[in-house]
Amino acid sequence: MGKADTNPPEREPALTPIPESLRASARRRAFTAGQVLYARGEPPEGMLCVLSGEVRLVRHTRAGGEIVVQRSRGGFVAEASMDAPAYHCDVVAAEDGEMLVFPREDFRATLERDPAFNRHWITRLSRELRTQRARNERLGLKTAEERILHYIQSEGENGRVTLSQTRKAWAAELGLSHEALYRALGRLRERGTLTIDGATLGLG
Amino acid sequence: MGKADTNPPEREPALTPIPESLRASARRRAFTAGQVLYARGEPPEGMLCVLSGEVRLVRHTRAGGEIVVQRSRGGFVAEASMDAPAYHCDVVAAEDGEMLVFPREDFRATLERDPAFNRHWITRLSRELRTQRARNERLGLKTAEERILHYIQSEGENGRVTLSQTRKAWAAELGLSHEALYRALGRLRERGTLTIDGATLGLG
DNA sequence: TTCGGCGTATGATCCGGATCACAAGGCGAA
DNA sequence: TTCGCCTTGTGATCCGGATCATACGCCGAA
Repeated sequence: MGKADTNPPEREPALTPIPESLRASARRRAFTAGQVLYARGEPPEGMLCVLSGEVRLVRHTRAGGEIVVQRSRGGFVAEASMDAPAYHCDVVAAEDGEMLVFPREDFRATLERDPAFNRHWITRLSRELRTQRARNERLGLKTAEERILHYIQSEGENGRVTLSQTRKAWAAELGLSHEALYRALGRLRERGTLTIDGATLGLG
Repeated sequence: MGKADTNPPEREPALTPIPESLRASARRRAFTAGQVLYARGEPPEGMLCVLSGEVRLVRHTRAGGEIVVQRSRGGFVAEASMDAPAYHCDVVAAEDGEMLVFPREDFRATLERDPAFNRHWITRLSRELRTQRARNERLGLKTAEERILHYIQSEGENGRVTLSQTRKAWAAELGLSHEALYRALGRLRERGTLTIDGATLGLG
């Protein structure tokens, strides 16, 4: 026994505002690509923080299509589940990795007890809310080119983004087929509106 | 002077969890349809709670199009602005009405001091986050009919919704032209999937 | 090394929604 | 009452994206 590294200090930046006491109560859970971690309708057992790999919130259409509602390659997922009696989406691993599961009650209690942590959490929720609203705005745009440019402006820095996902996955996030995305990228590049260097896209 | 009704008790349910002390520091502000209350980029002067009329968060496309990011006919708007240095959208009145403006610092201080209020606020942010995610999911659907049905399922109760806005505005919220909406409604009604009674829509 | 699966990429076709045009009804202002 | 504006509603056309098909390159498994 004596697993010396049961709880090694984590590198995940989202964890820094979390007090030591709460961090100690977290359970570590490994997952493999494709695994359904929690199904829609299940009561959330805790707050989830991704350490490595990729986790997604997904919903399914009757037609068999899959809609990615949130995607995390590090940091908390499904923050809103803290106040929900049940998951409103499936929580699925898109890539092998590990996460921490913070028991809901401990999390809530710490939120009450620790004002600094409380502030951080509200800030995090607010930021996530803004991100989602930006995404809504983007999905309201009608053409592929507009969505691409909007993405670069709202998710990037000074007109440049480096994608952390495949183009196919990005297309899904933009609400496009991958074909439409490739073609729009081609047009933008050809027209000189966009410069493409591997996973990095820049305006102008 | 002696304006007897400077601060009459409000009927807005979103206000009930707000402590008396904070409520007292709120300023009342009337607005008229079309008025731009705050422009994108301005620093938020406070948290906004709509008492009557309608307020929207909107963004504009180069093409002159308008995208409604949030819409409130009562309750808080732009909750995420509390932690933002500037508005990320325009705040526009869509209908004559009134709102309360809570000074940011007072609001923040009350959040720190009053645990019950703090819980309510976190719950509110979480709920709004879920709403936005549901909306994202909806906008990811490709056909008008799917979006309509999804709306009824996610915004309604037991398969029925009563719209609080014009169909034209609803079409915009669904990311559709009003023509496409009317036609899809017609098809669904004709097929028997949907029953339409004025502003109330029901499945089956 | 070979093979299968997946991401990348492009072409052809189809379809649904955007757009333009137009008309009827409601409603507030003059 | 009349006028003008907006919502509601329908028809015709156009266009962009979805879909289907196909091919190439990469990579991990066998």
